[in-house]
Amino acid sequence: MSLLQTTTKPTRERILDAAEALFATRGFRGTPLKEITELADVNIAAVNYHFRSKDALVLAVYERCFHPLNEERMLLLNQAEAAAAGAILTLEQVLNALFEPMMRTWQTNRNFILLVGRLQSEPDSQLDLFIRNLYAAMIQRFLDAAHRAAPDVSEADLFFWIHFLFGGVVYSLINSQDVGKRYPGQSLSETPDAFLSNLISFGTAGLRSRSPLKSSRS
Amino acid sequence: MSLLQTTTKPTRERILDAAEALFATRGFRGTPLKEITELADVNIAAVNYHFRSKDALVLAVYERCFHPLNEERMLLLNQAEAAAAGAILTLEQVLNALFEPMMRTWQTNRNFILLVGRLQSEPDSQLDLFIRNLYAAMIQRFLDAAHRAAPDVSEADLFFWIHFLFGGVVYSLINSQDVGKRYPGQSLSETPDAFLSNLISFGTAGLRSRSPLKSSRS
DNA sequence: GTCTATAACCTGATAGAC
DNA sequence: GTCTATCAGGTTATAGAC
Repeated sequence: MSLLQTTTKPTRERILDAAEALFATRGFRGTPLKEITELADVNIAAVNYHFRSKDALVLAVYERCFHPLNEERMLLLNQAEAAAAGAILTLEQVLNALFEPMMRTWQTNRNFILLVGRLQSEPDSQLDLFIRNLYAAMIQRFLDAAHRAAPDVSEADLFFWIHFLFGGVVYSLINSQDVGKRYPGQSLSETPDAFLSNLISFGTAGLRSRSPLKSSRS
Repeated sequence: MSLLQTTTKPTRERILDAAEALFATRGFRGTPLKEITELADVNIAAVNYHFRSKDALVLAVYERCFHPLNEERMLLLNQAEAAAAGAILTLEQVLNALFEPMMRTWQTNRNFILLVGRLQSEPDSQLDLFIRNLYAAMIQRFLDAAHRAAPDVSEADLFFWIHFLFGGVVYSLINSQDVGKRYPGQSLSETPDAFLSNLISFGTAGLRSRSPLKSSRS
């Protein structure tokens, strides 16, 4: 085994892997610790040793999953701004930095999008607060960039708009297998690049059509 | 009590009311039967008598909630088509028939939208299949109308588009209290009429901007 | 139809040996 | 760090009296 990737991962990571997959497909309350430890091939007491409780494990799974994604989004936005050398980004560029990492992640790990869906389906005040904090800085960063790109739109409308698009993307990806079954080979979710470019033109055109913009100054 | 509305509802309905509220705020697995029967002020054994099991109760709650809504959507579409007297409906009219009943329901009962969110939780379950059947006829009906309204767009794209908008609406409504807290009085969710008209212009403009339409004939 | 009592089961957590 | 054994609590479902 030595240097090959068949080297056994540490217990803690194996638990996280198993929990991520099971939480995604069955939900938190729907998956007993027993199943997690069986899938991870570790002893049932290991969860309580490495994490403190099941709730803490849930938080750890989300943190491992979402923190890098948000970092990547902000990195992309920083890079775009640096490349623009002081010029204001377009709405298209802002949306790209927001959703490109998401679509890229989607190609290799479909669990994470199901975990997002779980946030809607299993409200847990502690988890909810945790996620909110995890997202706060990123959301504010993109809100500011979007506001510079579209100064005529109120921040409230931009906030709403970003969340609307986010909800649409999540829902579409979660239910993408339905589209795929119904229209084989024609699902946008199967071609992430096309999905992203459609999303960006869809989202920007939609925002520009809204009444607050119609009655904009200048 | 006699004729007043304080007349006690039948046990079966009281259970459905309590279950709807608790499922919405806590999820299925998150709410024990005990809490439902306590809120409904009925004996715990009544659930098993009136419904057969907890799973059957879940289905009953969804059926009572979504069936009338879908009927109303189709009724509105029928009426619009009748009023058009053979002419083809616009995309705007189709979207209005689809989302107007939803926004109207939202004003009086906010539980139902949370119940939609809960559906993301158990993808493979009996509930998922049940809901799919409940929606199938309605979705096909609107898909046909949308295809007549926008013959240049493929059915696969229209299917995707409708679901994307649906996801955006659900997400926005579920998280509407966030927008409300952050921007008091400015949340579109607080004014359902504005929400609906914005949604319709947003959705149609977005669809018309998409690449398949850009390269449309005529 | 409604209630009490209880069965049968599963859950997360921990103590303590190795 | 890992395991076995077990606890304490909560869950759905049902049998049987009223």
